[in-house]
Amino acid sequence: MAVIKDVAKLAGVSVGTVSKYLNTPELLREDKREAVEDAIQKLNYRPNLFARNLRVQDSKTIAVIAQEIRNPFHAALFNTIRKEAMKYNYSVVLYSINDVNGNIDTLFESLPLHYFSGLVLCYFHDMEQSIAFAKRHDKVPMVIMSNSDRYFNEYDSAKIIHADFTLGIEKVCEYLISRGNKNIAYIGCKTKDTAHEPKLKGFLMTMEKYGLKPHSITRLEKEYTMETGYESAGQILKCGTLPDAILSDTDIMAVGALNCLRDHNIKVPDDLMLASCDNIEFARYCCPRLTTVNVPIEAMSIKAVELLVAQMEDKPHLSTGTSFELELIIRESTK
Amino acid sequence: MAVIKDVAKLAGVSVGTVSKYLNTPELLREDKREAVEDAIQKLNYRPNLFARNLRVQDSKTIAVIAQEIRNPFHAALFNTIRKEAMKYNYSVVLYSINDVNGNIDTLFESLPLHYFSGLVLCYFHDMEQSIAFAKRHDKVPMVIMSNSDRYFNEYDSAKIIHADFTLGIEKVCEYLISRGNKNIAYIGCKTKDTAHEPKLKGFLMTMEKYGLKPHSITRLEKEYTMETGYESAGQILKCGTLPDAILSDTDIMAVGALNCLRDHNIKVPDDLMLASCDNIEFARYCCPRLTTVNVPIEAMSIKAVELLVAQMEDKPHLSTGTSFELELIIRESTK
DNA sequence: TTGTACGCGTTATCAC
DNA sequence: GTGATAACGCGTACAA
Repeated sequence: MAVIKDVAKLAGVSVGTVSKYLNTPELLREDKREAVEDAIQKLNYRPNLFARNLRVQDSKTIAVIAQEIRNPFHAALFNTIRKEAMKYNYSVVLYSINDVNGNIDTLFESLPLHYFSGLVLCYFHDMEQSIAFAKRHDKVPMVIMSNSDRYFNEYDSAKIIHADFTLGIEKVCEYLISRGNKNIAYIGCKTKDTAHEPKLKGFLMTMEKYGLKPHSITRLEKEYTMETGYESAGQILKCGTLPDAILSDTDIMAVGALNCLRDHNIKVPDDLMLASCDNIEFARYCCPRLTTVNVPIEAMSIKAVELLVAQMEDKPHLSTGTSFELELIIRESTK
Repeated sequence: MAVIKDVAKLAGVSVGTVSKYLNTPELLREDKREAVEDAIQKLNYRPNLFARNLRVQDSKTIAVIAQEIRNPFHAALFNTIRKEAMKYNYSVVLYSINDVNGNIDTLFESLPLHYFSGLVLCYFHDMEQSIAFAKRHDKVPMVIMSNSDRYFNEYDSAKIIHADFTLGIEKVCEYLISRGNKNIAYIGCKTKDTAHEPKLKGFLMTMEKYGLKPHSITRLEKEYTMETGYESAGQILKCGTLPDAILSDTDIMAVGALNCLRDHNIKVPDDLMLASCDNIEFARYCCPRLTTVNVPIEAMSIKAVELLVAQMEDKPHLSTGTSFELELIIRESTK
C-alpha cells in the first residue's frame, strides 16, 4: 500500500506538496500538479483514512438514529438520508432504538459520540428524550426530525425538521367525519409523552371541534407492527358496538387491523371505514387500498442532510429547518 | 477531552501501563490496575478511536452490500447482520447496489475497501459479479450470501453462506402441481446470469419433471418492487389465455401481481392460484395471504457474521459456511 | 509556491 | 510488571 511519502518521492516533490494537492490542488503550480497526479495514478495511491481522521479529528461519518429499519416508513427515511449523505461524501451508520429498549444514551457505548461528524435523530416515539439528548450534546452537529410544533418552535431552528402530524391527522379525521362517520375509533401505540402525542392530539381536537366522542382509543405498549395493528383491532371488536370508522396513526398498524377485520368478516369500507397516516408503499397495494396521509419523506430527508452538513462544515446559519405539510390521499378504504 | 497521557499522569503510571490496562488488564498488578481505573473514572476518559484505528490499521467497521434496503426482505437481512455485528463490537455501514447501477466496484470510491474490517455481500441479483469481486479481493475478510450451489460448492467454504433457492422453488412448484395446476406462469426479474438463475432453474426443472410446459415466463428488466409485480401480471393477462397459477420468485412481486389481478376482477385462489418465495411479513398480511417459501434470514445472518468475525480475528477455519433449507408455507392464495 | 519538521493519541517493542 | 520510545500516515505551521 503506497503512502504519501512514496507519491512524493515518485513525483519528485515533498509530502507537503502532495498533501496540498489532495486538499487544495488549485494552490499548486501546474507542472507539480501533473507530476503528483501521475504518481498517484501509477502507485494507485489512496490516502489513509485512519491517519487523516486522527489528524483532523473527524470521521466523515454520520450516525442515524432510527426506530426500526424493518418498518417501511423508517426504511425509506433512512435510505434517503444515507443516499444524500453519500453525495456529500459522508458515510452513514444506523442505530436502532429498538436495540436498546428506547434509551438513546446507551446507544453510544461502543462508539463514543464524538466519533461521529454528525447525527440525525429520527426517533418520533419519544421526542421529549430526543430533544433532551440534543440539548445535552449541543456541541455535536445534529438534526432532529420532529413531529410536533412544540419542539419545532422551541428548539434551535437550524437543527430541526418538522412535519405537522397533528394537522395531517386533522385532515384525515375531518375527511372521515365528512363521509358521515361519527363514531370513530383510534388506534396507535403508546408513546412516552402521551399528553403531547401530536397525532392523538389531532384526533381529539378534531372530534371535539365537531362535538363527537371517540368510540375508543387503543394504544398498546408495543412496537409499531402489523401484528400490533391486528391486536388493536381485535380490542375494538371486543367492545361490542362496532365503530363507524377506525383511524390508525400509522399505515403499518392499519394493514394489521385490516387483516383482523377480514378474519371477523367485517368489510372495509362497507361495514366500517379505515384510514391512517404515512403513505407507505404497501398502503397502495393492500386490499382495500388505504386512505392515508402522505409524508414527504424524501424532501424531509434531503433537508435534514442539508442542515446537518451546514453544521458540520461550520456554516450553521446558511440554512434553517422547515415545516413540511402532509397531504390527504383518498383511496378505497373510505370509498 | 482527556487523553491517555492525562490518565497516566493522574494514576502515577506510564502511558504504556494505561494502554495495557485497556487491552490486557489481567497482565497488570492489582494496585496499578485500580489506580488506572480510578483515573479513567475521574477524567471520564474514552480512548480516541482515530488514534487507535491508525495504530492498528483497523476500523472495526463492516460494510454490508445489499440490493435495496426498502425491500423488506433485504431490510430484514441487513438488520440482523447489523445487530449481530454489534454484539461483536463492530459497526456496520450499508451500501446499496441500486445506488450504483449494479456495479460493486464503484461502491468504494469515497471509502477505500481496506478501510473496512470486513464485508458481507448480499447481492443475489448478480452472483457472478459478487464471486468475481470476492476472488479479486481474497485478502479482505468477506462473506458472500449465495443463492446457488454452483458457487457454494466452488468457492471457499469458510466464506460462503448458501440457501438453496432452487430447491425452495421446486417445493412450491411441486405443490402447485399437486393442487392440480398444469398451466403455470412464472414471474421474476431479469438477472445478469439467466442461464444459472437458481429460482428459474427450479421452476423449469420441476415443470419438466412433470412433463408440463410453462404458460409463460415474464422477467422484466426492472427492480424487485410491487409495481414491477403489478406490471408483470399485466403482461400475463395480455396473453389471452389465463394460466392456472402464477409462481412469483419473490413475495414483493406477488403482492403487486395480486393487485393487478384484483383490478381485473380475477379472484385468487378461485380463478387462479398464486405462490411465491421469501416469506416476508406482508405475505401474511395481504389478501389473500400468500403461499410462499420461508427463508431463514435470521439464522443465515447470524452464521454470516460468525464466519466474518472468524476471518477478521484470524481464525478463519474455526467455522465453515452452511447451506440453509427453505420451507414451504401454505396459505390462502393456493387454498 | 514549496520543503521541513512536528504533532495528533494510540499500541508495540524493547530494556529494565 | 513497568516505563521510555518509536512507529502508524497525514496535515500544517513556519521557514525558505
